[in-house]
Amino acid sequence: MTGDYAVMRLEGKSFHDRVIAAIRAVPRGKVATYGQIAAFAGSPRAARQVVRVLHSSSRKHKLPWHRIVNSRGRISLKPGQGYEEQRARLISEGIEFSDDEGIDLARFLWTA
DNA sequence: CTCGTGACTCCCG
DNA sequence: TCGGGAGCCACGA
Repeated sequence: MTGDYAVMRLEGKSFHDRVIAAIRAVPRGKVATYGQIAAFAGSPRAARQVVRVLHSSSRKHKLPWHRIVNSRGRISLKPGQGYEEQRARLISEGIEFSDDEGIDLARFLWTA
């Protein structure tokens, strides 16, 4: 594709597809919140559905699932359930964590 | 059609 | 600061 992550036409596509597109649009070194992805997909309050999409398609679509964090800039996964891996992946992309505040959204939150 | 299921979020106390 | 509770919504069974 000529573009990069681009001009996806969300019309006619399902919520599921839009979520996929939104997640793929998050660049390296940036993170997005579940609510943000949901909003981008057309349903501001469907953050929980984003989780479902992640579960069902993250691997299949090779999505940067690790760039999705909760609204407070923290990893929602529990230790031993993926928390470690997600944190490692984010750090490798240059995202910084502070022990008590998690990720500084003011600096790393993705903004379309 | 009804129900269960969440890697969520917001609001209170 | 932290925890509990209720709201919310797409989707498969």
